[in-house]
Amino acid sequence: MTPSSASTAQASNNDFYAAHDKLYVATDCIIFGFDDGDLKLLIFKRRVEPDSGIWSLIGSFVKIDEDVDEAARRVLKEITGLEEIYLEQSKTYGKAERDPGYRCISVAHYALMRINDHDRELTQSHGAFWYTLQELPQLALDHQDMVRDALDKLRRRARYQPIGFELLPEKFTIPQLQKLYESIYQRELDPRNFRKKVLSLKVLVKLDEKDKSGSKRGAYLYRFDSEKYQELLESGYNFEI
Amino acid sequence: MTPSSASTAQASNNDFYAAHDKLYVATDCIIFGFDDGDLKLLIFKRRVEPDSGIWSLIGSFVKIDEDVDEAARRVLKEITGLEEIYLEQSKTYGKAERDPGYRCISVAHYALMRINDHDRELTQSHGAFWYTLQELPQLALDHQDMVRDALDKLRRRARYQPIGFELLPEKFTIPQLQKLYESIYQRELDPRNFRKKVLSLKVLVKLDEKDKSGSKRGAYLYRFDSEKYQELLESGYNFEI
DNA sequence: ACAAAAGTGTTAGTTATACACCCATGC
DNA sequence: GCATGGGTGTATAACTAACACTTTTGT
Repeated sequence: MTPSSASTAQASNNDFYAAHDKLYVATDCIIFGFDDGDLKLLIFKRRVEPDSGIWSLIGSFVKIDEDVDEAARRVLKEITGLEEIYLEQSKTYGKAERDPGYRCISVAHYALMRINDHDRELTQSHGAFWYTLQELPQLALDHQDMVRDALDKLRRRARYQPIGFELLPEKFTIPQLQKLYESIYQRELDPRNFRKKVLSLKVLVKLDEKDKSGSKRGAYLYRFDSEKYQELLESGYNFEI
Repeated sequence: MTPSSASTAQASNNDFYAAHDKLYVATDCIIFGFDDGDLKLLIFKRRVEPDSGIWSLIGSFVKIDEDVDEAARRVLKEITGLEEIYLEQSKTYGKAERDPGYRCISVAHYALMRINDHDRELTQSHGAFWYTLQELPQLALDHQDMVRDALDKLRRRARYQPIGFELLPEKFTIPQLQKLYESIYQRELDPRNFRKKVLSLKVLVKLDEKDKSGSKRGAYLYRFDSEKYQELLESGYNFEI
């Protein structure tokens, strides 16, 4: 915080804090996954009022002694069993009336995960399911806005930082990578130009292995070389897709 | 919020809220201005503990019935007397230990203003002063991080949205606009290429007036045509500098 | 043999960069 | 008349976008 409002600056320090309001602070997670050629969101059926029974994002209150991003990681672990998930703060939703139950602000975070990695039974036991953006049902409260804003941020960021790889398995083919970007940006890309571009970035390592799940002929697998990426960054390189 | 943590979802609704913690929520403003060819920040000397006497950003606690961005606008009005200021949310700072005085999270906002517009006496009566980024003293708490992050966001946004004009007077010259971008990006730009680029965007209107403050010859004044900009946006145009 | 996806190169258009001189004016 | 900043054009390089056919293999 910054207890520095000019109008209260003269108050003694104890009064200064005591004279102010405390609010509930929550975090909600927009969890993106990629599977079957589609970008998906993990959502679940809300079990508390208001909007009980409505689909919603996964969230939790922030505890008094807990970092806000720690709260988001706690939620992610509870629902997916995973600890090492890519997590970014998205935006804070602070309208006084946003939650009719109580005054509560929410710091939204978006997470990127490999769908196969996580414990499907765990998510299902929480009533959580993966939905494509197209199939997404109406969501509780202002969660629709949260999804829209997070998607917007994901799109911007994916263009300049190699975060797409967080959504793919360690080993992936160029056509899979292309499908990922197509589903993030919801438009088709030219396979020749796409391949040329990503390979020109010099951060993909071609493996001696093929993935035959997508075609009879099979496609070569690649992996993202994060050491190489770090090196290049230090010598003033710009990732851009 | 989203009271949807799986572990607490079974509790009755009253218990559900009551069992959680409330926190102080503040907002801090990174106020950018442009004057004398330099990008500046409005900061002031803190008058409460912790860090009393240290330079800091301007902030305030969010009231229980107040939108978070409303709190930021309230602070801006108190300190500058202005109501119509460009304001964007920057980022939320939620480390448990960020303020040694009390558990408090802060939703930082950045504001862009025309320095001449505002009441200089009002800001001075609050002990607030404009500093260039180079001259900036050490700031209280995590305000240094807030400045760095806000500047980062400003840089990204200024490239793709015409927000630079919020920092200039209504009428400005091309060399002034160039100096603004140079001070945002901290690098020199070629005057011929710069002029070509901004004029090609088709959103500047040349006026029949010259500004002679910068040179004997004087430079033509322009204004930003926001109607034209809106029109162009709707026909799929991309502003980019 | 054929269907289905993987893989490959070239060209044209657009955009970015680099660069040097004349202009108008106040002193 | 000279110092100061304002204003203009061109050539090259880099990048983007459009586009069609051959390869491999399972059935």
